[in-house]
Amino acid sequence: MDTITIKDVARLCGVGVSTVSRAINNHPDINEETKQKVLQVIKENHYIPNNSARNLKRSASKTIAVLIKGIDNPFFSGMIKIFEEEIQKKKYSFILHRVDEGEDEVDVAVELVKEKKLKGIIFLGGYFSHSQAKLDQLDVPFVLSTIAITDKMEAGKFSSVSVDDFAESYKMVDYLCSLGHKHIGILAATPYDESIGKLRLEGYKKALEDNGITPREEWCFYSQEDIECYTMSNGYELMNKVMASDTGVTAVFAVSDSIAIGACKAVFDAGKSVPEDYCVAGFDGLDMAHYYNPTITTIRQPVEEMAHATIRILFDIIRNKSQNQQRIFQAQLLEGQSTRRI
Amino acid sequence: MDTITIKDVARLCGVGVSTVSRAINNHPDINEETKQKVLQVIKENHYIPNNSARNLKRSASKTIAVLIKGIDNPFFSGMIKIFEEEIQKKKYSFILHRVDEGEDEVDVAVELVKEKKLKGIIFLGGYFSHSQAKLDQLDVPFVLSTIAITDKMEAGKFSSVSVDDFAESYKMVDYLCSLGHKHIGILAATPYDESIGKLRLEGYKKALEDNGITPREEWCFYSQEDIECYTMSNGYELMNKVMASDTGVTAVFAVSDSIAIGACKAVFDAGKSVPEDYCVAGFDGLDMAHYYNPTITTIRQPVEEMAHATIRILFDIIRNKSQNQQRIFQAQLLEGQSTRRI
DNA sequence: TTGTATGCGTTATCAG
DNA sequence: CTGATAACGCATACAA
Repeated sequence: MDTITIKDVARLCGVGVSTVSRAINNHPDINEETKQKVLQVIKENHYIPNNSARNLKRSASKTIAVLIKGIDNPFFSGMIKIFEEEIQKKKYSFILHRVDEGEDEVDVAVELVKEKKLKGIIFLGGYFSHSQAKLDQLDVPFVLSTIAITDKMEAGKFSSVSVDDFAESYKMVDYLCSLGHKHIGILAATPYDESIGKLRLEGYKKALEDNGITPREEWCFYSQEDIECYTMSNGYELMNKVMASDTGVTAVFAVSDSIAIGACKAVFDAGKSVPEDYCVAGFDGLDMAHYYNPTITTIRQPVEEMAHATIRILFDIIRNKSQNQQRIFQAQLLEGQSTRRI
Repeated sequence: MDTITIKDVARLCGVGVSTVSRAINNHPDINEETKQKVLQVIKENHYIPNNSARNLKRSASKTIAVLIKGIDNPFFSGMIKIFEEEIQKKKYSFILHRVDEGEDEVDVAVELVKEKKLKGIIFLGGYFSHSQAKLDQLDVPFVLSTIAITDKMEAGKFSSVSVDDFAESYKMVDYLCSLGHKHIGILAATPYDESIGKLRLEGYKKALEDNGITPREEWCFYSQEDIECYTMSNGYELMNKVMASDTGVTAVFAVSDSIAIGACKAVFDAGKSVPEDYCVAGFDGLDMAHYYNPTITTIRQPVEEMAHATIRILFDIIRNKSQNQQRIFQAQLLEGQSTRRI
């Protein structure tokens, strides 16, 4: 009584299990009348097919999984919505699977492929640094979306959609220079970061150099290793260090909008103002940056386009219409009220 | 070659499948030596057990699922982290499952219970309005966490953790009254909301009445039905309507912090200021409210405590240590800079 | 300590 | 159109 199976339904209907199965799965070769009867019985008894059994038996399913590290990143929510829409539009189903900070995303993916007979995978966010051997375990198409890619990986062996973190950082810092700032700090990730944090830091340094400014280590305010880096509270702490220092920075480039917002708050709490006392720039283009007061000058990643491109590439590969491709998107510098000319 | 199964491993090792199974599942009755050998072969060949088959075979598993509606709600992220920690601490595993806006969470739950042989479920957020009959389909312990409960459901038949949305709203609006405001608007959910939106609206009205103010329909700024309600952009729109009206409101109570922030922004963009021209109060106690400029006066739900309580109740039921319980938490009014005495 | 055989709930392949 | 029946990959009772 507890758990009702397809056999029970069959018995209740006085038909064979295969007939029930046909009814469930909308097979054409079944009498409409018997089908309705079966469906009726199913409804009455709240029969629910066991997915494990289905997945086990099925050789393939039309489902795409999105694996995401750090599910609470507001940056992703817009993309996820688009993924969902697009995937549904293609008559595929969609699984969102969160991968823990400590987990290996590829392992999780391989497992999921087996369990759910996936058709494709989207890796969203985080860092990605896997050997080719590891990646080869994945025998389904996948694309890395908004993920920093290390040079460990061979181009052509995978697909990706991203912005050029180095170039976009450069763009922002170059802009700050163009506003007349000579002492520009950076609210950075940890010194050991090997991912976007590093790329954004390097873009910052290069932009300074190209503007005839020698980057100084004292301008680099790094996050501690033991805390979450891309948070408002971290931005708050870092900016307090900036203000406590005598580095004379007039502008700071925060490597994310959350950090930038925390930084602004620190300035206000110190009784100073943005952009008069300190200019603050962010990165990502979150809604929040736009609604903050002052609006945050930031680099807006074209999340919608990137999400669409991710899907397009994935399905192109699934349908064998194309090889792997790496798409780099152009981001946009949004001038907000948090920066000014000096 | 493509997909390697337990049989392949067995053959490769020259042992039986049950031995391999024992090695995988850490059974005691296996020779340490053979176990190591098997594990070795498994590693070399990247064998990964098929979860569908395992779930199908297993009669029970130690796993808890958290079903969440609207996964991008920043309000939840802190709770999820705690769920994860606590569940791991109990040696259970943890599945986070997003349920689509259109889906029926109970159906999803029932399906998941069968598929994964769940031990318990946490429903997080959203509205909850299911008949007892529906709930009876769920034969595992569950608790509704931060969910508005309708009176359709019989107390004692389920567990829940929440705040009293009515009372807390009342608290906030009463506070606004105490600051001397006589014309207080509300940025509300849709007029048809039957959930927290309604409760918060009612708390608002009651507080006005108790302060000798007759609620006016023109003070109620409702969200449109076709847009997401608890967003900054909605708050922005609603506040613009407030300012365009000649209702003379001096303070608005936004039914969420996101709405409140959008509202503040609208005020700024209109060249006015908060709290001088308009006072704005929120609800939820997001980090964001604290980092905003000005800080938002809000009702802070004790999310950490609530998350812990959720877990405790769930496990108490699982372990038969207690019956269903409904816990109502006290929230805290945080006075920010977005409100003032007039 | 180990291997064999059975069944978990489905779907797919066959004959009817 | 329908109904047996054989897999799917694994865990386990039972036999060895």
